Amino acid sequence: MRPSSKHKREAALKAAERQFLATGYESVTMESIAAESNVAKQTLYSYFGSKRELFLDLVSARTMAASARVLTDMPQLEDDSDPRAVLHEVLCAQLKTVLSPTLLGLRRLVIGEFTRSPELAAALYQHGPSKAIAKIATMLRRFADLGTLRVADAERAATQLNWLVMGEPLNRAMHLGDEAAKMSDEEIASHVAAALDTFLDGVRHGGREENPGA
Amino acid sequence: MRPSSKHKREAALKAAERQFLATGYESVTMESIAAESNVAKQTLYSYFGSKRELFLDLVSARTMAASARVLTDMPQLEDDSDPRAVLHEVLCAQLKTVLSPTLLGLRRLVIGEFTRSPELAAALYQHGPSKAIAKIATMLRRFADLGTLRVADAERAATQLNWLVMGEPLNRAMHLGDEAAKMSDEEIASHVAAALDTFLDGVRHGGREENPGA
DNA sequence: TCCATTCTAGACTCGAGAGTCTAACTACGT
DNA sequence: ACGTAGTTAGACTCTCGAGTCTAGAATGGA
Repeated sequence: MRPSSKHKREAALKAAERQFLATGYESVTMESIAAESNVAKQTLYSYFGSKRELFLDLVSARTMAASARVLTDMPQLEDDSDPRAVLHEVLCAQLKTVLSPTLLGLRRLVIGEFTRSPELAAALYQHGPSKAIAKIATMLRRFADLGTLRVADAERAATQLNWLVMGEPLNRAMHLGDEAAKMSDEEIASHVAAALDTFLDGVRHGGREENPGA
Repeated sequence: MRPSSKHKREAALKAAERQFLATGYESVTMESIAAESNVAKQTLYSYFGSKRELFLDLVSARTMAASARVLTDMPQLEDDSDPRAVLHEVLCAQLKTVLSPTLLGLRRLVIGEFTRSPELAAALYQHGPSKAIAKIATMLRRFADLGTLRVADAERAATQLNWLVMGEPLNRAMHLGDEAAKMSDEEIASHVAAALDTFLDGVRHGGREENPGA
């Protein structure tokens, strides 16, 4: 029964994902995963060996998948590219990814399991924030080379910009729930725009706020 | 035995705190709390009723305590107060508080328990980030009134500044552990200084980076 | 068709931990 | 000193879930 095995395995992982993300590691039982996925408990054990291994497999897989979504396509920067416009587009996409229920659940999960499996949290950090920041840093370096921006330390600036954008929505989501943190495309766009106003111009000179001439 | 009861209760809470923060809700047992605190299991039940109640009591108490540490003493702002200096001092203090192992553990705990007790996470959010941001917002409004800074939306600006400062260290701590996130007073000071450089001047004009004249 | 592999239901063992009970002990107020 | 309320050790019950076992059913390849 080779062909069906693939499907079984998928079904098991899908059910496990839903349950782990929804209610955390401890409250999920192998019985409930078996029930939801229509895979016999015994088969789960033959696939994954133990509950812990199933969990680790799953989280690693999802972490990698999330990583892939962020890293895709670095936009090519021309000499006349507008830093604001380019950064805006990239940051909106990243914020949208970060706020997906799957990633938010994954984050809560690995943070909650930190004492048991610190590797998981570290992996999510490497494949999430780290990569996102690296991507921004590369872009900032390009803009600095082109003379469009003045950036002495691209890594640091990218880190700042990243958290300027992600900090509030992400922590809001962690503490208040996915629903409370849901943002429409328009909200995301204006949130990112506000962050870029501050990042590019700061508040000492007023920047491009609601009241430009004040 | 009234007088000793207070001490017993304290001891129980102290042991419970240490264990919960170190290893999470599930892996702590009433037995282990009893053992560490030298309080009989039966006495724990007479004090708190159940493991869950003990946990909720504890987390609520610690959340309030943390809240108190942030809210203290709003510095009085004179007409000639330097925004950078004032903000620097306040933000350093806040960052230091946020990075204390107790608060980091508490954060992991309530995020991990989010699906079981969302009120806890919400409470920590209200008493932590929310209050810190409100305090900064008040200060920014004052500076705006004094004409020292141009801030159209103080709430938003305060939120941005908060996460510009806290975002990276906090998320680093969540994912890589207390040790990895430990910062000396000097590191905190220069981290905050860099954030203020960006916040006040932005990167379009270069700000006060390592290489001011570049 | 027949065989081997894989999957299945469900009964089972086993350990762990929450919460209870009992009977004795201790500290304190009077 | 005495009595009472609070405390204690530790045995006990109960529930629950991880992981195993068995005997049989489905499946696909030859």
